[in-house]
Amino acid sequence: MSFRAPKGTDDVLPPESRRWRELLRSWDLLAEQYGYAYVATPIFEATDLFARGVGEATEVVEKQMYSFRDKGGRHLTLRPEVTASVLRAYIQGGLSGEFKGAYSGPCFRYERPQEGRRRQFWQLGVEYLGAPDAEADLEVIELGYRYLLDCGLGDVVVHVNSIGDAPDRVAYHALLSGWLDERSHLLSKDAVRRIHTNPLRVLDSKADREVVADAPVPLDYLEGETAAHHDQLIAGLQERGIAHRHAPRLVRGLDYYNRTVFEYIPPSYAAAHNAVGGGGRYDGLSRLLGGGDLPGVGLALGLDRILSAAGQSPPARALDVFLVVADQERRSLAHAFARRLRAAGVRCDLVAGRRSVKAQFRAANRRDAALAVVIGAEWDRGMVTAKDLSSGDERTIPAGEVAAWVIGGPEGGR
RNA sequence: GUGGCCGUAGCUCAGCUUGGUUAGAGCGCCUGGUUGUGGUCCAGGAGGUCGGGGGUUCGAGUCCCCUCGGUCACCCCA
Repeated sequence: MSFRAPKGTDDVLPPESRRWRELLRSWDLLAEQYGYAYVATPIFEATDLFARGVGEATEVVEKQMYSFRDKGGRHLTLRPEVTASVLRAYIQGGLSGEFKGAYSGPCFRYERPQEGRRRQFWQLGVEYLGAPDAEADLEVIELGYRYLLDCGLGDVVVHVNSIGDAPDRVAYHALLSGWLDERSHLLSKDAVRRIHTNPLRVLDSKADREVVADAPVPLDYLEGETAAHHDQLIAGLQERGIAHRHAPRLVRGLDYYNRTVFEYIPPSYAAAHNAVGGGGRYDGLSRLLGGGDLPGVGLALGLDRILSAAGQSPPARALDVFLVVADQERRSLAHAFARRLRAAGVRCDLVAGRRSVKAQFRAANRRDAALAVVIGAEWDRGMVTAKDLSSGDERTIPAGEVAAWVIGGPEGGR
């Protein structure tokens, strides 16, 4: 074996690739229904964008970025997430006011791969910019929730929390740091290191779960308006029938969040990293990146995780028609017929080169075609023989009726 | 970055404990049985430097060391 895909990367091959495409398509559709416009940003950006946006002290920036210098000496990084890029694009493009953007594409993090954690992974996301209201948070959460339900994750629960605003946090951080300091002898090495750089992160560390179980929690220190925002959010979730749970120690690892943070947890997904998506509000990010004041909320979903949590749904047929060429002198005829069917919207294929009829039927079966259509002597009378590959039902019909049969079933041509 | 488990055919694995001549199975693939019929059945066939390197030995898939890869968990995130 000479070449393998790089560590932590996957090929998406049929038949799984069909489901993959379906999920991407329904994501595009759903985002459009909610009024989000498609956004594409570069897959690499200035390293500083992520260092500033995501946060210097985060795990992602500290040790998970694919960074390199290009031939011009620029410091670039394969995007580990896309929110910072969308903000950057908004600012750079001189956009103003409300903006709703949706994206999908690969992201990259250098980590030890395991179930649900790959070095290249596919994120679907939306960013709702310019909307400070809790209603925007709700819309974003609802959109992701709807999508996951559509994907077949019927039992997802949205874990929600509020980590407060910057002003609340100054006071709360001091309080939390102090509380943690007193117990530093009980904490893991990583936790101790974070007491002063990023104390919030300690709250959702698995290693320190027992110690931190009765630590002061951000929610108890919210100021009036921030608390109201959160109350409105919870009431809205209730009203919209979104299964949710309050998660007081949920904080998330990206520094730009404030107020609302959330994760989608499907209980059926047994992997260690059991969130299939998450997000939150990031009202301060725009300023951090050199833009004006601009509130925002967003979410990101892990396509690969959704796929493994949802399992494979019964796949639809891959092809409508597979042409079987009985007489080799009719090959070019068959190709012309294939072109006609395709133009009529029929998914149609045939083998390249001369193969026995038997081999062509085997191919039809393997390619998961619904119908095998034989091009042979009957073609001279304008007829073809069509065989339904699941029932074995076979009949000779006018060539012109094949497309109608595919679309309307055996009687569709009548 | 830390730790556990695993590397034999395209895939899933047996063989390794107790070293012995030509390395096996199932599935998949190709061909034929049916010179125009698949999916079932039968027959045949192709496909392996036993992950790589070194060592021990008369002899290594099997024992030892190193290395690379895979996987799971920690950590962290989608």
